[in-house]
Amino acid sequence: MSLRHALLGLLAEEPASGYDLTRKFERVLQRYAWHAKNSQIYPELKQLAADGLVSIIETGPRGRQTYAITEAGQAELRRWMLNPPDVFLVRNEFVLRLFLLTAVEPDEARTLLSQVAADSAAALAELREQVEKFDATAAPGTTLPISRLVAEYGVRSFQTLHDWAFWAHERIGQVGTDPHPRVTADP
Amino acid sequence: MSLRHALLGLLAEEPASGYDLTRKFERVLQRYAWHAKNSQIYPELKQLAADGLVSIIETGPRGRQTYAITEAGQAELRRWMLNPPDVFLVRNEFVLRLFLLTAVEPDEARTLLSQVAADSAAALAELREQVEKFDATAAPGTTLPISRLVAEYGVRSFQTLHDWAFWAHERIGQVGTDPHPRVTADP
DNA sequence: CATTGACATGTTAAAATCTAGATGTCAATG
DNA sequence: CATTGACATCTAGATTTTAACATGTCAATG
Repeated sequence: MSLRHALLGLLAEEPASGYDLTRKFERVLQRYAWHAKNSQIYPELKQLAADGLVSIIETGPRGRQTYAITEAGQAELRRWMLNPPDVFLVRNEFVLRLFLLTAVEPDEARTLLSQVAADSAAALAELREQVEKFDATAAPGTTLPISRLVAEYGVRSFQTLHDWAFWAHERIGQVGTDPHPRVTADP
Repeated sequence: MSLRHALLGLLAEEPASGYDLTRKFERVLQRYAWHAKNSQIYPELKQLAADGLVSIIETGPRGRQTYAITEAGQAELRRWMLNPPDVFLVRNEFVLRLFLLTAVEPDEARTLLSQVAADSAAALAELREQVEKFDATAAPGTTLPISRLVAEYGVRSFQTLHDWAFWAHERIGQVGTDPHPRVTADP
């Protein structure tokens, strides 16, 4: 049950309402790390509050309830972070589809790979834009915040995916379809 | 419910028993693409059989039941493969922990990153060994099978993870701990 | 001032998944 | 020939997750 710790982790950064957290999941976490719907988030917040790991620190308009992590919550989050499992079990439908690519005709596989190359290029461009915006405003020579390090991992991952899709596309079947233009790394 | 399609995909490659499928999940799928326990696999196989997407083609010793995909199953698998979702939702506890790295002290984060670098180096070495063994036996100049393409994705992903962990480790806090030796790409 | 859309929190029933077993077969080993 | 370990299937109960709704508030817009 990683959802608890995902919520604790987000609340450790700053207090937030169920609505805020739902939007964070939708905007960033869900594409890279974890996904959860509001129908799961709200009950889990209540449970966390019942367990004393978070508490409501403010109630605002429209019934808004702002949660903050408690000291017990901090301790639990730390405990979890410092005790990773031996093997991480993965559920990634994208990679699953890669593994099952033999189930379609080579031509179709080529089409799918071409789509992967295009999608990853788009994701890469978007992430890179965010990163560059950040780097422009950040003071030079300063230590990078962890969020910037994580973003770097995203950029590198998408670049790898893109390169691979391009490479695999060229190797999979016959010629004919023209691939999407390849995106290269920044200088 | 991707489990159905994971099973269909594996059975499309070759007939197998629930036991065979469970082992395939344990040995390869679970680390990269999807994980499922036998307590989920056996009922799902029954359901697939009830739906006419697979059928028992052989019963062997120790009650072994070998399943094969049916034509209806092939059609369903193809339909699924050719209709990917707009966005892939991800559940990856490893990446989640990366996102939450701010929750621990810089020194602890460095230790964790160091561990990531070591683990990814090990995984990379293992995968590379398999790939090299395959490449040595494969006829040169032949078209690569899709499984080789997927393995290549694995190799590149782990190399990226390793490089990043090394890079992030150097940037995260102060000096002191000596990192694991860095693994570089093959020539 | 009516409408719209973002804000905001929930519930319920069904489906998927996990934990933790139970049960039995067969081949190889000492 | 007793033991061990891999082979092999299966279930029950609890937990997690999803899909699909249900309800209401407030700010901005025309």
